[in-house]
Amino acid sequence: MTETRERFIRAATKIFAERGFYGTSIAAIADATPFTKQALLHHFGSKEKLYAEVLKRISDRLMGELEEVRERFEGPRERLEETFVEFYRTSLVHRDDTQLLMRELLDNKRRAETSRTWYLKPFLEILGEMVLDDPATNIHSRHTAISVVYQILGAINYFAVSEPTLMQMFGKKDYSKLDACYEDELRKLIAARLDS
Amino acid sequence: MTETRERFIRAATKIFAERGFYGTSIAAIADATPFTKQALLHHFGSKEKLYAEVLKRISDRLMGELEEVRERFEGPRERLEETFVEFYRTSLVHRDDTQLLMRELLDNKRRAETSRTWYLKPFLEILGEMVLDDPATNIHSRHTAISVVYQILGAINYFAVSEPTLMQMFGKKDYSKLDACYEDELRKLIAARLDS
DNA sequence: ACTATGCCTTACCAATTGGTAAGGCGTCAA
DNA sequence: TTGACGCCTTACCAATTGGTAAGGCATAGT
Repeated sequence: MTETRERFIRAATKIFAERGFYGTSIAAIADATPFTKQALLHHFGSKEKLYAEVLKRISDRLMGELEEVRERFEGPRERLEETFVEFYRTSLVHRDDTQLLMRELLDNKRRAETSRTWYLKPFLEILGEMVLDDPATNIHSRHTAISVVYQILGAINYFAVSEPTLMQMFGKKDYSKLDACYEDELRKLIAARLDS
Repeated sequence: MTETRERFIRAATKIFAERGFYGTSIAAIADATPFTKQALLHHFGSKEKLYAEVLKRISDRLMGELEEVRERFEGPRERLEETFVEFYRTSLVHRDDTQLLMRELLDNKRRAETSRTWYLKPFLEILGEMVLDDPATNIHSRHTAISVVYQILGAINYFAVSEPTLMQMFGKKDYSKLDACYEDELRKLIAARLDS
């Protein structure tokens, strides 16, 4: 049944996000499903392969969303801005995924051969092109465009990943104030940065 | 000898940064020094306490640097901008520390009770105050100020932590182009965002 | 000379790690 | 009826995990 695989992947995504690849045991993943550790190994072969599937799911979703926003908006600037905002929104909805990707970034040095972070490359390149295609900016070199994209993605992901910390630090009430205004502030950041 | 402790802390910082708290074994740390695992336990008591010392070291250094920049510059805007840039530079010099703090952010949900991420709170609050004190901005509420600070810190840390990934993705040559322009681009981001 | 203390060692521990081997059970084709 | 195959199980494995116990050795205080 493909349903069993689904459940393993869902559980794995959550736990990998919470504890990282090395901090997660396949037994812990299996315990979060009605099945045994060996059922997991039967379906995926190894922890490494399960992790690869989890990553692939996420990258497929991201690319899909990118494509979808691309179709929905026409003008280069609007398209660019809405893409970032969409990316921000889904980074909050799929917090596990966001967290897992951030961990992947951190683990990348160690897992360089096995991990396939390459989904990020077309992603960055498309966004970079979009910046260069926007005639309203005076950004004209590829690496400058990538820098700008990276700054905005950083502002997005860093915040999305900080929720538990900020919640602890400032309390629920103050955090929700932050949360409520962050999207608007993000729009300001994007506009300001692209116009500079 | 305090020298032995030093060596343990240095090794621990590096390995914790590379593999995260849960992915790091105290045996691996000890193997990176001339001493045994039990010597480590003798000095620090437990893995958790060693980790706490590592974190404290980093937070002390950060607060020290913050103070130092504070003294070196006068005007609120200049002080603010130079603080961020200084923070960016040291995030590159002390990449291990940067990486470890980012992991701490991710692990925070799980390690909520034990971990003391609170060093971040005064840090954020000071930066937030500096934004509010700058008469050139039209940012007047605390949570907006914190949002802006967070955006800039995100742009800084996300990039600093991405070096291995970007290096792999774009190759050494293209990465060094990025690296070379990022500080300037960061200054543009800061200025644009604070003036918006 | 005796003792205490700090630093570090070897020896050991139960629990957990990722993974293999083998088999039970149901379904489906020949 | 037989055999093959997919799904999942229990049983087991060596290696590694964080940590305890106990002792050796030096230096220092008495």
